[in-house]
Amino acid sequence: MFEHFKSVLKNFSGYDDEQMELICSLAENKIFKKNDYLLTPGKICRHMYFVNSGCLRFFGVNEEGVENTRYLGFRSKFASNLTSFIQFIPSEEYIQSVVETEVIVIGRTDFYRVEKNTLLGKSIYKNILERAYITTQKRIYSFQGEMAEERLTGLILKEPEILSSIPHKIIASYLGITPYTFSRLVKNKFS
Amino acid sequence: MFEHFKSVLKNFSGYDDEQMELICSLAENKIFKKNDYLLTPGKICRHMYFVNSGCLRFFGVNEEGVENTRYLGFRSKFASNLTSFIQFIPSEEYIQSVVETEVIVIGRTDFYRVEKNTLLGKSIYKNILERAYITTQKRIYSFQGEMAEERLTGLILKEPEILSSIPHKIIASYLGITPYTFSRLVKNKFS
DNA sequence: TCATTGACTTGCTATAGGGCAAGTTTTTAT
DNA sequence: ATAAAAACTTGCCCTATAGCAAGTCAATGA
Repeated sequence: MFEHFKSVLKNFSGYDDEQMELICSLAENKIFKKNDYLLTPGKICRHMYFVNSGCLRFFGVNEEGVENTRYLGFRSKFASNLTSFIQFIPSEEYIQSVVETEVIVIGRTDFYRVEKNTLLGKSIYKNILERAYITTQKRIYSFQGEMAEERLTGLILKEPEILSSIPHKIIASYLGITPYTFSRLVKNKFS
Repeated sequence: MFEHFKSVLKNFSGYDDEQMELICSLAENKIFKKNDYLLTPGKICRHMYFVNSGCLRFFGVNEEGVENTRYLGFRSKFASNLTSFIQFIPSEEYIQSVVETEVIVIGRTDFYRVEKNTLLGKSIYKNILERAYITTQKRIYSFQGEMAEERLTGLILKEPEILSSIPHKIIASYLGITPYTFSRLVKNKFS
């Protein structure tokens, strides 16, 4: 259940057994089936997730009905709609399980109480924000400076199993290209 | 000197006069001429800046020598290469003043000491990370879901003076388009 | 102040990627 | 197991943007 979660927490600065147990007592293990919605637009994101297995997908839908995948959270990743979670405002995006996905969940109120009252909590929150920032920075670099092919190469490097583990149209959407272009890209360069 | 900086800090949670004075005692007021470098690749970013006036530009240069502008920091913005600053690793990018720019600077060691020891410091750091995240998130959305023209419209909305205050090739680079395309865009849609 | 350099424009052509349509294959639900 | 619905492919053509070249205009330094 919590083993993997705990083993990740042990690497945080300010780690402390007692504080970890407190966090785990507030957290919950949950399994989502493929395509379950964890969050929908208009709702405030009141949960922090930690992915044990599977994959969570964050996406928005624009006026034309096009889905834009913002983030893919695989094993060991923390995942939450931080904009909504932090500012306590309605989310503009969906969180959905791409495949059957096992997560550790902690509610927003509990999360911030732990953040306020424990060093480990502060450390976790700081780490989540830092990583979120660095991840999105890298993502901007790739959009700004790379062609679609390079972005895909980089993604495969980070998630070697991605081509066989999640639908291609989701990868395409994450890369900011159409499924048509994606299909051609894979055909020409990755098969 | 520090008036504007102080007035911004007053809005932070955990605000406290004494802690603010401590921070200001560690901070320094500095003016950079147009095109001065505040940071170059290979150096660790050891400063947190707060822009009083002018504009700081963050950019990287890729293998082909193309400059990619990552961030433009105008008045009231905190600015630092967070990836380098946080992880204490060499920067991959430049920070440069686009025009004459007045900043408040605080050194990394002092900054983290304040962050560790004062609530206001924690609050500032948390706020910087949160805003950095939200800013970059929005930037990804605009790259992923918008055409160049929409990105420019959005930027002008946020910085109405931008077209007349900084070189167009820098705006183009920030938007991820060539100066040619930028020139045509402005001609057709914004003049 | 003049010469030089950099900034901006614009015609032309090239290319990455978009998007429809119509297929094939795979998945899913009954 | 089978029908229906998704997912994926691919031919064709289209559009946004790239990028060169050659020009004009503006800023800057000796």
